[in-house]
Amino acid sequence: MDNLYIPGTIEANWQQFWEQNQSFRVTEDPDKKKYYLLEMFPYPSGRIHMGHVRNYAIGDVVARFKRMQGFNVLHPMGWDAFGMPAENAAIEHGTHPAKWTYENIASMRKQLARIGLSYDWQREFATCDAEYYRWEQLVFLKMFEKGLAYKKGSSVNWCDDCQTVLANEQVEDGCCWRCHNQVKPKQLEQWFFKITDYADELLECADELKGWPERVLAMQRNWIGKSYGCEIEFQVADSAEKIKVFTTRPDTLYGVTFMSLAPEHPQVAALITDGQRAEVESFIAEVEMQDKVDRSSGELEKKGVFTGSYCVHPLTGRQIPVFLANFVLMDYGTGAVMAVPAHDQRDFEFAAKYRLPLQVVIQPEGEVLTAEQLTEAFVGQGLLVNSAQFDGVDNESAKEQIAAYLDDRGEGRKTINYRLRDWGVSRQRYWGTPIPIIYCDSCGTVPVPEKDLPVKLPTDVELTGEGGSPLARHQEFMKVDCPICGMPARRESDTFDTFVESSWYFARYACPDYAEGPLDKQAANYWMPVDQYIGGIEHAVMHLLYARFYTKVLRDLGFVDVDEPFTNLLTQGMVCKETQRCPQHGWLYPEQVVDGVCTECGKPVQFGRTEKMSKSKKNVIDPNQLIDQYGSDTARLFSLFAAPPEKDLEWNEQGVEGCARFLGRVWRAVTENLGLIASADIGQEFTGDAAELHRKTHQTIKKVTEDVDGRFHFNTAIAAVMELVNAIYSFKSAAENPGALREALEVTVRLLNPFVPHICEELWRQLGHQQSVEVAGWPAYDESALIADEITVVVQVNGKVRGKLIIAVDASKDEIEAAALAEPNVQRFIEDKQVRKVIIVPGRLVNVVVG
RNA sequence: GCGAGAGUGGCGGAAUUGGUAGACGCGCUGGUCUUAGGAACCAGUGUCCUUCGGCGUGGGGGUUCGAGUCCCCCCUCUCGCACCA
Repeated sequence: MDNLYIPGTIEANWQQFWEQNQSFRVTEDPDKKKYYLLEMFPYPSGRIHMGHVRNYAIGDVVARFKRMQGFNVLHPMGWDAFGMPAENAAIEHGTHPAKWTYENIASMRKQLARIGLSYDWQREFATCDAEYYRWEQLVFLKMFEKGLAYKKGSSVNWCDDCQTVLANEQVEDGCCWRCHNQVKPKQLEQWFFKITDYADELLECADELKGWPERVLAMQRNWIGKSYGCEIEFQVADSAEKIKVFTTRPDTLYGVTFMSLAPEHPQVAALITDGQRAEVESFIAEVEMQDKVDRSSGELEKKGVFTGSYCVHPLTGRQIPVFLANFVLMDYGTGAVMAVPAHDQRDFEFAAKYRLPLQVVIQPEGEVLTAEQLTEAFVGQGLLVNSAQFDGVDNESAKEQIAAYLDDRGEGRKTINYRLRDWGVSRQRYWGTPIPIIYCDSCGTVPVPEKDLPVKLPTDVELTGEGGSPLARHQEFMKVDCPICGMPARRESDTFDTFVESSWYFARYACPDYAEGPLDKQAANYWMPVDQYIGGIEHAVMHLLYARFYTKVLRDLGFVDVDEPFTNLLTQGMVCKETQRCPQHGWLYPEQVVDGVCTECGKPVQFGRTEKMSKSKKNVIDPNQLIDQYGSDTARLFSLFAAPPEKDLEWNEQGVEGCARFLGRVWRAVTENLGLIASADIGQEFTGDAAELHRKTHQTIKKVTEDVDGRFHFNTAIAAVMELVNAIYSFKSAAENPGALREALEVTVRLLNPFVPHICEELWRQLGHQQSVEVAGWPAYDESALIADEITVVVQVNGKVRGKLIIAVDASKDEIEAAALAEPNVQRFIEDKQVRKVIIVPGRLVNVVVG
């Protein structure tokens, strides 16, 4: 009993072995089938949390499994290294963002190594490496050339105190998150990527992404928000102005009784009449003060103001009043809406408030609707009324007919509208990729020549969090000669949104050291697309949509030949834990609770809901402590066994112990039988319980292979191996049949290797093998070994189980039926009743129908 | 409101095409071995009834020899989007 399972030593030894042998290094090999497996790369915050452990454990199972199956597996790791936390740390602690980031990377790399993940570390890079972002700058220049990157004025969240733009996430209740000053909208020149050019392709390709979860695709479709409709022009009365509206309901055109414009609409100034000026201006000021979030909440009371102007209905010639309304959004459609209060709930509410008339133009078949009887807008299908020559037409056909009619008259046309906006990539931040643009007073906006790339981030900056962008205040960085005329000019001081870096890192892993361009086309085409991408659902829209867009851009610029970056996507659930709260001391860490009472004050603890692990709720498990206590194999096993990957995982200490116990069982099953199986030969005929174990072994190979391969049913795969181990423990004739035992043990080790690689490498060597268990490969099952001589067949009477038969596997239907009817308990239920039918499902059951 | 998904023992979760509901694990109960064990091993564990058996997958209907699984209606929960014209 001197061969104890001590995870710490074993795991350290094998991690060292893998590192020394560069076991997971890969190169392009045209003769081998490639498999590219990628987990979303981490932000180097400095600490690994359980979410990382789960994410990477899931990925590592697939990587090791595919490798054992003989694939050439690319499994890289790197760092999403630009971003705000590094800058905040610099502001708070005076550490330079680069130092902070690279130190965090070093520490996290060590933490990851303890989990035993099979990465090709040769390909590691951080997005803040100049050798990475220089190629991003190059791609930007190409995009600029093609008009895919452009600059325009746009409204942003601005804090006067901090002199900076804030991301939407940094605005709390309409105030700056740092100084609590009220945030104002501000017009700023910003760089944009023309993602809208790709809206249709992004939408169409989404239908082809069979390997993506439906809900992610649904979220992306929703985000792109394609809607078919009609653009209609309304002439302003007594003016040269025309107001353009977008509507999905041209069928309701005859029901228009007023117009609603967004308060920011550019034509507003021209529409205000002198009598209304004071009222309108105070309304606009009021709306401006309102938080953007509030304004689009739907809860907000609908408010508006009459501009004093009227416009002319294009078909009836009636004059209709033009209003400004707080619920009309400038950044959707044209920022102007034709209001049909009888058939749109928002317009209905607005009309009720300002006593505007309703005109019914659609009626459900066989009913008569009047404006007076409506208590809400009628939004259903029906036939047109009060619509001139279109009366009686069903409203769906009327959409087409009225659009065509408008088109003929030159007053409107069918059009398609998207919710998707171009991607604003400018950030007034230091810790990001500098945008390679130079502004010259005589030459204008000049791209940095390719030979001058990279535009490096200066390292000697002072970060105070105040006074605007640190780059803008850095004289040496800003001063530059115009590449065209040579006169003094200045650099763009904004940096890219960090989502730009994460939009192509996966392709760069194919050729991380390539020095001639962003991508070595041959390598990129060999590895891309990513066969399996794994990450959190929180990236369903932003990152995953940007990455799809950017890949198409890279394709159109000739850098790679793929249309889509990720063939299959797995969105893993969160790691959750019960929260614990002391009435006196608030949230408590697990170690602050003993026997259900607070260790501080002895008061009973209130147990809260299970929630995502977070520092603020103190319901966290530190992966390092967990690995110290149980080893990383146990940590991996539990995070894979306790729930399917897509579901949230509830952390539970007893479950972890169960997993540790199982690994102990596996360890002993192998080490305690080494003498017995030392000279055993696997390839022999088995009888009795040896045949049963042999069958169970092969059934388990089949089950685990099917569960892991593409289905990610790791929990049931592990359960199947547990059953096999249970069968090994129940195996009685090991002394007479050591071959069956040896086979079962070796298969157990090989099947478990992707999940718990350290213990498996160790046991594989103890079983007498000279090479890594990965070299041994994934076991194949013998089809003929799956079949038993005798099988159990359930006998039902009228669908209820009444007995079981053990019968030869090749028994004929007649034999099965005769045996079923002869079964004593079955006979009891048949008794005097008449047998009407006997249904036989081969290999499964017999149902005797009596009545 | 729209979209996606879920509801199964005390708990986490099984059940590829309709075919033994509750695999596997946790917990619990009893036992073996131990000076001892929160170790290891063995047995039991949906529920009701003493047995035969009845009842059981959110609720109600339906299809079927047979429904957790398919169809219709309803309830609850989670997530995403949301005044999108």
